[in-house]
Amino acid sequence: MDSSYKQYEPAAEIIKAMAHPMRLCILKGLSDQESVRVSEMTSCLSVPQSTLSQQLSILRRAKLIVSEHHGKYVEYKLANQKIAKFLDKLLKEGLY
Amino acid sequence: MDSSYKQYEPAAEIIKAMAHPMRLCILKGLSDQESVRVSEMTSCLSVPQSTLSQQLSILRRAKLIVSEHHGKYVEYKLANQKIAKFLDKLLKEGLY
DNA sequence: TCGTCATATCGTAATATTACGATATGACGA
DNA sequence: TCGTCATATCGTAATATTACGATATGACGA
Repeated sequence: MDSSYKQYEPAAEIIKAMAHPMRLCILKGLSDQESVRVSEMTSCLSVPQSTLSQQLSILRRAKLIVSEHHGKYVEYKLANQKIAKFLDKLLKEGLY
Repeated sequence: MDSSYKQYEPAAEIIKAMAHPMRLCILKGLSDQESVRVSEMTSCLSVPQSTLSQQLSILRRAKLIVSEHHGKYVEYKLANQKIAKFLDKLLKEGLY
């Protein structure tokens, strides 16, 4: 146990960015599919576009996902494969 | 990408319970030490006792830790070893 | 150049989390 | 039985997050 828990701030920030069912769902989708358009996400996640966009921005800010602009579309993918593995551990294996 | 992200609620609850630097610190301590008394935690985490106790209750509610009563002391440990592994992945390897 | 489509950002109300002092509970030794 | 120590719970102010409509931006085809 450390004298200061402040050192765990960065890890907590990352975890916090994942700590929402919709954001986990987005991440899971990206771990299954390499790259997904925002418009595709909108259609299967039935939430207002602005809500989705806000969640994407939280994941972006945490550097869990990155965007690619293709004309008028934007595609997102996971920032790296460690994130996919981590997600798998959480979602498939579970923690209990 | 799933039509409903509600199915990720349970996983999100677990992640949310870990999403705080002090709680990560507590979990890390327990992954290094098998079992720790609340009084020990209080002394090295310089926060009010009630604050620590509240954080412990969040971790308990998420079933990440379990308590054992020994006379007037309470000891906590991780609910299982998967949690230690998961934590290691996050804290040692990192996600980037 | 315009209208439209895809996406991001702004503003904000509702709700949840955090932090912590005050109080409750329950075990122990005198 | 009492006082004390260890821990949990309560109450609550301050702050952060969530959800979403309204608005902005920027690419494209006509």
